[in-house]
Amino acid sequence: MGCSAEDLVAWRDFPKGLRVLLLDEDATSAAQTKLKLEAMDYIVCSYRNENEALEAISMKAESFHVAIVEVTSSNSQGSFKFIEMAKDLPVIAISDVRCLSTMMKCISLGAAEFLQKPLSEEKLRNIWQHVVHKAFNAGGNDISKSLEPIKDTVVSMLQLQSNTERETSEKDQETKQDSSEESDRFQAPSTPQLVTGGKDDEYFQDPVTHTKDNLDNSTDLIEVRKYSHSKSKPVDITTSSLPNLDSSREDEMISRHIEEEVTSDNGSKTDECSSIKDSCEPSLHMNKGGNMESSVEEHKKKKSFLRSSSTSHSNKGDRRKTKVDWTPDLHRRFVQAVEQLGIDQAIPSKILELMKVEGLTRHNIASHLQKYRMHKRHILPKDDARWKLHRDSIPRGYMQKPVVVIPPFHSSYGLPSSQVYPFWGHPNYYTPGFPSWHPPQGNWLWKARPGVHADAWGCPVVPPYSQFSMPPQNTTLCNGWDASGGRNSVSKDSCDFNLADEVIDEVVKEAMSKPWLPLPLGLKPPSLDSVLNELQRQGIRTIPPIPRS
DNA sequence: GTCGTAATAT
DNA sequence: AATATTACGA
Repeated sequence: MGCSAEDLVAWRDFPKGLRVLLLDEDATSAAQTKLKLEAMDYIVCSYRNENEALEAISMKAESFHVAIVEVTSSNSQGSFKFIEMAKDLPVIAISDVRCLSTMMKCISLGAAEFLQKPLSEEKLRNIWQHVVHKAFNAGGNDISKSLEPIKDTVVSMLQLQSNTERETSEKDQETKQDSSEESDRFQAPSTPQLVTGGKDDEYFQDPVTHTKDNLDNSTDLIEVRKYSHSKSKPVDITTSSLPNLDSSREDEMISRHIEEEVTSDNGSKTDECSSIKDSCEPSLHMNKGGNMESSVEEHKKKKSFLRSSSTSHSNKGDRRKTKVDWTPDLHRRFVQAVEQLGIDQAIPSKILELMKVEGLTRHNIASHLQKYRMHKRHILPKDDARWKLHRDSIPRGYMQKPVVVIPPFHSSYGLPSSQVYPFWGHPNYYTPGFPSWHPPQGNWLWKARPGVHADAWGCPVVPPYSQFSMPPQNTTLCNGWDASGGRNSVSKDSCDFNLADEVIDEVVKEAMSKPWLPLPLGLKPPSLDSVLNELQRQGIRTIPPIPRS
């Protein structure tokens, strides 16, 4: 039980999936904002002018929960117009402009908030509050359709919360003891950053991470979900509010502080440099502040790997069970690490290091790895043996050859390449933005997250038209698990490490020099991810359609 | 101690 | 359903 309460929650991952209308004339800044929003699993539709945007909300009012409008000196009229017209939606103005009267204008026209750029993650993350606010304070009018579910959700959550509290007090002590080991760990006050604070396994230091995009070692990375039983391990989820608590603790906020948060929070003084910057930086008027954001942006990426709904910071007392949300991004990192290490060295501890994701534990990885391997095994029975085979008998360093696969037969036999890589012909169908080592804009989240066609494992799903032409046993192709070897070239990605290197090279060479031929047995076409990854690595961001033959 | 696996718990 | 946890052998 306990699930009954959960069932009440209509929108379980709220505010994930929040639909955001973005109005921004400037393509670059729009793209930046969009990426940031999408990093939070918000769904973004962007428009370049107010008329399009207005049309959009009039046509399908229920498609949006909140609107974000970029206000610049040049387009302010349009922005104002939109703000004024879009009464049904909470509208948030964002701007580089630091001009009190502009702000006032926006607010007086009905904007819920005026956010100064650069936008920190927190600023954006919290926009849902306006949605909730609107949903509950629609000024007498009927709230718009899109906000109804929000209202329901909030109500459910509040209800759930109160249930939780009740149960908590009941079971409290009994369970405090049950996991003695655990309580030891979690109570350790000295673990400043990790949710689960175990020193034995967890990964703290990570000098690399810190040098690179540091700034935030203390922020939460892991999504903490409440298990039904976690109610019994209370430890002051609520009292734990820390001095420097940022307001991203959605769990609590939603359940407890809605009113206060909504009214007080706004940009929610993040501990981030952004707000400081904001206040220090003398007004650079009208300056689409693209670049300055990038550093901030940079260091934020990490944070969004693991959804951080709550539990920011140490949370000494927080013993709520943590569950890692293996988002496609996170999984991608995982896979990348695994492939980089190679089968033989892909062990939890090393993967953990490579992934450089704070808050992840070896256990998390081990668990995921277990699943990952099972998945692979299932899909590639022939590969099976390899995982077990002489893992230790192979000298470290041999590997290199990343995962590969020998499908029962080559899936693409006789098929034109456009069918092997269906998406190539349909660039619009699936357009992942990719992580890369030199992200063009410091951004690299999956653009298409919400719309990605993927199975539960993040496996890209082939578009229908190619599916019918491929035998169902061909699972290899839609296997996202081996995908995105990042740094590996396509060719490397596609060879079997069991074969002699020379043979491999030869075969690969052959295959590459004659792309029109079916791949030799033993080679599988590169995975979608690795191909896209590689393309992007080479600076190719958009994939031109392939002329069908 | 880690790692891999299976079973089991949440 | 997805993760975590646990137990056990290597």
